[in-house]
Amino acid sequence: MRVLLIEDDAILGAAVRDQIAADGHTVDWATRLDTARDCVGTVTYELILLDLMLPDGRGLDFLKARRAAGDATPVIILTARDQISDRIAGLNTGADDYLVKPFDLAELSARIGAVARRYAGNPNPQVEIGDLTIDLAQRLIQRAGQPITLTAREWVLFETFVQRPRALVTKAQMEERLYSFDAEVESNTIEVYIGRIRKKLGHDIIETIRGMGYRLGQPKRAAS
Amino acid sequence: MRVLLIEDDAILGAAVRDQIAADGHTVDWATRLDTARDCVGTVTYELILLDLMLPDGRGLDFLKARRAAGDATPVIILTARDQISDRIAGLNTGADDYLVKPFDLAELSARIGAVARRYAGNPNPQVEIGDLTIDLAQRLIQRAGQPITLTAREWVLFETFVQRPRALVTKAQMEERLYSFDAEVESNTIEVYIGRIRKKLGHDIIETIRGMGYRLGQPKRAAS
DNA sequence: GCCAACCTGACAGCAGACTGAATGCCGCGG
DNA sequence: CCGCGGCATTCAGTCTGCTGTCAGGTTGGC
Repeated sequence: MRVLLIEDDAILGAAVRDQIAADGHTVDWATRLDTARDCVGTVTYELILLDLMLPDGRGLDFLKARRAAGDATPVIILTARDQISDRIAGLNTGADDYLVKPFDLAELSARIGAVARRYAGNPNPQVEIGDLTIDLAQRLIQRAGQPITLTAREWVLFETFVQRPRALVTKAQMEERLYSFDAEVESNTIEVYIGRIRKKLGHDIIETIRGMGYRLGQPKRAAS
Repeated sequence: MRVLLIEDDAILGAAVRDQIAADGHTVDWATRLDTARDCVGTVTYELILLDLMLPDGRGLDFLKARRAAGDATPVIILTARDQISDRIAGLNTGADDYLVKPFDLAELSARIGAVARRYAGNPNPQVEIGDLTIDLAQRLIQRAGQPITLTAREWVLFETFVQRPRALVTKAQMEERLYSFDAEVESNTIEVYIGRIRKKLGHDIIETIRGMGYRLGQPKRAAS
């Protein structure tokens, strides 16, 4: 699941981001409303976590604008205990849930899971690619019921493909996800990992687009 | 679901009782331990909400007595923020969850829902993993009829695996279940517990996924 | 055929995981 | 009151296997 976290507190934000990531979701973290606006303009999120007090405006205004624009993305509000009135206003404005700071990360996970389930329908969103079943939340890959284990790095790479099924992923994008921005890798690390993933999941799973990057292979449907 | 609320504060107790009732559960409300003892003696509850400071004794003693008597009814402890040590003791004694006062009623609902879900379905949900039989409600593990006992923390950890078979569980998730989210553990406690559980239940029971976390091992059944 | 891009097998180094033992804490029984 | 035993936690030492790198082979475009 792709989550947008709008929170200006560095400590709390990092904790929340890590927790969501640990739950198997992808997190974009904005500390300002204008950054957040850029995010929702370019990417479609399945959940937004919204702090109400931000350096460049009120979170409620952001929420109101989104709802006015017809965006129904689920929103969970993160609010301090002394902002009860804001909380009520948030629910009136169209928030789906709220968490009172300081909240427990386990509680956050539970709420996110609840929202995800409510809007996804099925309790565990599973992606099917070819003969593979992928559960991003549980970090589980199965072929015919048999689980396949990827290492940490292999998983990070493979996840980027699953999250953008038909998109082309360049080596630069992959390096960025594997390492922090400044880290430079001057070898064929990516190619090696692609090779390892292919060996585990099947050679057709990732398609090479020469000179550009890679892409998820097309699920070859069995002739019906 | 039938819930026993043990809480001596009139305001809080009434609020909690109303909230639980509004969620569709049946509530009995005791303000003293001896009243509570009468209740559990005559009625079987599926959940107990337990305040730790009561006019005629300590809630922990009540909990301890119940557990010693073989009662495995789920217990959620209601504790003030300055009673963290009690919280730890509660886990040692066999509580299932905590709520720190002042808590949000919505949060209470969520926790109750979580407990309800955990023990939902059949009254005695038994899980089989390999040659082990696990009874989550009774906290009982058997191998070939022989019971295996886990300590409090070992059980909490193992339970997180059983509740989500096949799912990958990160160390962060486990630390969060063992301790509260703000408590920091900077050692290899988790690894030690994993080791102990393996020694008791078998080495294949938990699989290590390096750099990511752990996962329940596969029950290796002969291919049919 | 030539070159660039990509694939693959092998391997050393090291971060992360495992283990046994020591320490401290708490409850219990003498 | 003191000693005992079990559990939680920490630490140091060892070990495992993931990671990143390279060399050499293969593929595809022109």
